[in-house]
Amino acid sequence: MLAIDDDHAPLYTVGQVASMLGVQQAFLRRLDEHGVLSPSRTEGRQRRYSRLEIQRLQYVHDLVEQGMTLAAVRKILELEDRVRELEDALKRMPKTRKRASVPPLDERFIP
DNA sequence: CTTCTAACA
DNA sequence: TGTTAGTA
Repeated sequence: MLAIDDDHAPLYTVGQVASMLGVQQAFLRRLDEHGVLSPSRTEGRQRRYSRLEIQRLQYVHDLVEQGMTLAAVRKILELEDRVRELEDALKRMPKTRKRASVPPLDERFIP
C-alpha cells in the first residue's frame, strides 16, 4: 500500500540531470568523485539520479555558487543529515519535564 | 547518439 | 573548473 517511492527511483542520466539543472556533466561527476553526492549506478556503471538526489543537487549547486568548496559542501550535508537524525530522535524521546542540563562549553563541540 | 574515465589547461 | 580524446 506504500505507493512505492518514485522519488527514490534512480531514473535520470547525467545528461538529463545536467540540462535539467543547467549545469555541466563534469560538475555532477565531480560531486560524485568528491563524495558530495553519489548516484546509484546501472550494471554498466552508468549513473542514475533519483528525484530526491536531483533536489539535493539543486541545493548543492546553490552552495557551490555561494563560494563553498566541494569539501565544505560535503561537510555541510553530513552535518545536516546528522541534525535530522538528532531531531527525530528527540521527537521520539519520551516526554520528560526535567530541565535539560547544559554541557560545559569546552565539551560541547568536536565529536 | 550518449556516457564513462582520464588528462590537460 | 571546463573541455576533450578514446571507449563501451
